[in-house]
Amino acid sequence: MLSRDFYARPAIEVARDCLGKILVHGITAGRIVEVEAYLGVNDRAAHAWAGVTDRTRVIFGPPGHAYVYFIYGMYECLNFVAEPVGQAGCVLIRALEPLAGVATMQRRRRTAKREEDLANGPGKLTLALGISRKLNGADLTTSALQVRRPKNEAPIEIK
DNA sequence: GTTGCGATAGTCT
DNA sequence: GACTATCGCAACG
Repeated sequence: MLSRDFYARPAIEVARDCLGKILVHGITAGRIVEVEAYLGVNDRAAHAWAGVTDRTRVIFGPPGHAYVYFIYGMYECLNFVAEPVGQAGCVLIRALEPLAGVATMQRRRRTAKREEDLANGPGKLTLALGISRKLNGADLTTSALQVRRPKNEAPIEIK
């Protein structure tokens, strides 16, 4: 399991290093293959740009926690909080390659026929892994939601 | 393969 | 009251 130090760095670095890592929740798991860094109060596209609000509070909190938000009235998106306490910055997890619990993912994602389509989008992967806003603020270093280093971490090509 | 659209509700101005 | 870090489906090429 990745330590808190991993997350206590600039969001852009955390994002890059998350690629290839394994996201685990219960019996389901997948390889992180697409991410997006949000750079905090100076990033117009980031929620944190609005400052500390009820919603954005966890982005300004300690690193290594989950920021899960509701979007478009239907979907939920998972982010990892980066940067030291007091600084905003997070990494949106955009896509996973299913590795474990595929049957469970298929049950949660009735519409996806191909395995490749189970978690190839931010709203899809939260459904496939059973991640909801109940996990907002969850500590990635102590809870059922974890990020692990693969056994044999081979060099990867980043596009 | 791409384009266009409707569903749906929380958040901020 | 406008906007949105999305998805699935239908229509088309």
